[in-house]
Amino acid sequence: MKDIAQKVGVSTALVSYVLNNKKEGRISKEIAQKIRETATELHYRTNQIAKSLKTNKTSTIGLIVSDISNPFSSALARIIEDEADKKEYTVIFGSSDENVQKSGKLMDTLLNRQVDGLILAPPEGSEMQILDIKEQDIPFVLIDRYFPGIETNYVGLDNFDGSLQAVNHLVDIGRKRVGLVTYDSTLFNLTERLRGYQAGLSANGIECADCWVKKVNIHNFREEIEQSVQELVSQEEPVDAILFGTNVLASIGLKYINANGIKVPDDLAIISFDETDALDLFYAPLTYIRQPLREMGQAAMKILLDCMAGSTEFTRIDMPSELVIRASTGRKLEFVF
Amino acid sequence: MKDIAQKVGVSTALVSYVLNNKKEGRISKEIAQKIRETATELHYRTNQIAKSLKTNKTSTIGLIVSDISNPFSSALARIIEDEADKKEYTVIFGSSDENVQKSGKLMDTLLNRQVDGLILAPPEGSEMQILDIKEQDIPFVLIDRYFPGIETNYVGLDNFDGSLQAVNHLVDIGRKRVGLVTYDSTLFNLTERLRGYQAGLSANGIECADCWVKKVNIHNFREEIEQSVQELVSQEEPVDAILFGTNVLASIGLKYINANGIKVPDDLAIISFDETDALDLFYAPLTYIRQPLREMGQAAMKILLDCMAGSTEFTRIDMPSELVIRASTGRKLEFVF
DNA sequence: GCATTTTGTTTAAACGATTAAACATACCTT
DNA sequence: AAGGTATGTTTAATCGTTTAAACAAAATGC
Repeated sequence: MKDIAQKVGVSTALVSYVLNNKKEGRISKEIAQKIRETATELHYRTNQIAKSLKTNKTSTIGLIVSDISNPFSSALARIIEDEADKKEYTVIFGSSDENVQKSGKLMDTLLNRQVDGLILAPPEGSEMQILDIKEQDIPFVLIDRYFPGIETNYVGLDNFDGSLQAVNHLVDIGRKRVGLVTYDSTLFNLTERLRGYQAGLSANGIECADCWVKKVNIHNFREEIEQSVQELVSQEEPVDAILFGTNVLASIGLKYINANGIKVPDDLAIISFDETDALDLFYAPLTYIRQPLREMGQAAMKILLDCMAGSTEFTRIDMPSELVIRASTGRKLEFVF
Repeated sequence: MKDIAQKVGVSTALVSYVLNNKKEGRISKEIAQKIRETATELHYRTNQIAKSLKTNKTSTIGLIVSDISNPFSSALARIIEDEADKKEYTVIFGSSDENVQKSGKLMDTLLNRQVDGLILAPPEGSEMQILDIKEQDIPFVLIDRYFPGIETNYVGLDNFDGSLQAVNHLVDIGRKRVGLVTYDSTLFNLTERLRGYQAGLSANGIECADCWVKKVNIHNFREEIEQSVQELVSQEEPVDAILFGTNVLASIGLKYINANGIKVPDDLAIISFDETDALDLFYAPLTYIRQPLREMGQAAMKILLDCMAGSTEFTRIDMPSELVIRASTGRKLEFVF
């Protein structure tokens, strides 16, 4: 700006006013024109850092997901990127790997960078961190994850109902012994899925056997899923259906099922939460509980914008689950392009 | 910092020195201790924006991929995130959607934010933008994409050899009519894949028929892939193998193949570039040309760091392709957990 | 005991923008 | 012509850090 001012022969203040279209009508056309010309001529580029320092606004939001390479996270990231872009925000992201320390460090990094707001999928056990930023009045929205007892902005799925619908459907098609493969976690979205599963069984007069529920370690799931599925199908009275708690669990579980020649849906009906290409390419495309990701991302961004604008209300949204029925629970093969 | 200084009764300069561990040995232990205590007590958080302004370094790198929700991009993003984190860099990202304007706007945004360097997968037709930042001496590395004629840092795959290996393998298993489904694009990585495919055929004494090569529009591929595959298998002399140029093309193509009861590998052998969960769950897990993503991300980051440190050499790396042979080209079903 | 060095701390300018307030000038009024 | 208003531009402080240079006091050397 100094260079432009010098070249045109005016003060930097005037350059700033022109380039930001402020004080319109009070600046002489010719000078404004000249300033703009000189700016392009000199390849002037706003120093957003300096601007941010002065205005106390970075137009940046921070996004923390569990792992950006997971299709659920990356699909969400893409939607948030688009929504942010519409409002001229840029996104800084980080993956927490479901690790409290890492998530804390990431939050610090992002906040040091003065992000205007945060969208978080916090890991199990990060209540303190959430309370911390809440106390500091930092605008943020939780997504997918929620901590009962801490009032915050939140956008997620009606997970209870999702499981309920899934179990009802399985019972409808004649399954009586429904297994669940989920993470061993107290995360709200997961406990709700478990609760919905149990409620679904009991609503149908089925007593849920303990041995039907398999909880795998969230940091070691690859190894444990195979074993879980194996146990479910080979125990004394094997299950005739499995509900997978997430698409990642399902993907890995299906590889085992594939490899061992288990017939879907004849031997075993399958339902999974989330959707992803992988579940479409299975020979019996999976019935799944759809999360309306676009709506969730849009809602999260809208709430965050309100919050950054000073709103102090907390908004909590549980999006409706939708069960998309396909071949893995008996519908004939059918593909949609 | 002002608050800390005031509370401890020293100047802000001293606070800065202590908090940055500068001038070690010249600062009295007691005061240093007190400053640190007060800092935590007041929940002091470095204003990275102010620091960046002063030091002219943001410790931030920009990443532009075509679409963060595509598994190739998000896997790469994750690796780059990890590598960046090791060096205390934060990543700002954006998706270009293979669109030159969007990519240009993104580059501007990131550069205004004073990123220290860029990792780019530039879209077709963005030569000017690349020349621009090259002239401005902005540290950057191209990844996956390359523009012959513009000397830059680059990390990618030996795409030519990848296709070559694929075709050789297909010929080995007795296929003589190999189709290619790729994007209609002049992007270097894609033209190399085409060139390798042609070279492979001619090396095996097969004359490549024009009607074996299908190029789909990069912005409208969903619609065009189905038609392409359909044409390939239903023309007068149908192909007996298809090589897909990317995992996205393969995923969509496979849905069509699945839906139409085409038997893989008996009717049609399939090979795809890239790897992703989706290609594992197909009933005949796909033979694929593996890109060493981790090595690529690490190399890109290393080159970028050198470049940001002032190196003016250009490094170009073509990583070796590895053909991973599985059921879609005849190997018996076999799963690895 | 005086000069010199070492130690510990402060001063003040700078980074590149924004913006309220002050300052000129020109233009209306009556 | 005097006062007021409108127009166009500059002055200067500020955002929260960093850091060279200056400074003061204590320790050391001879």
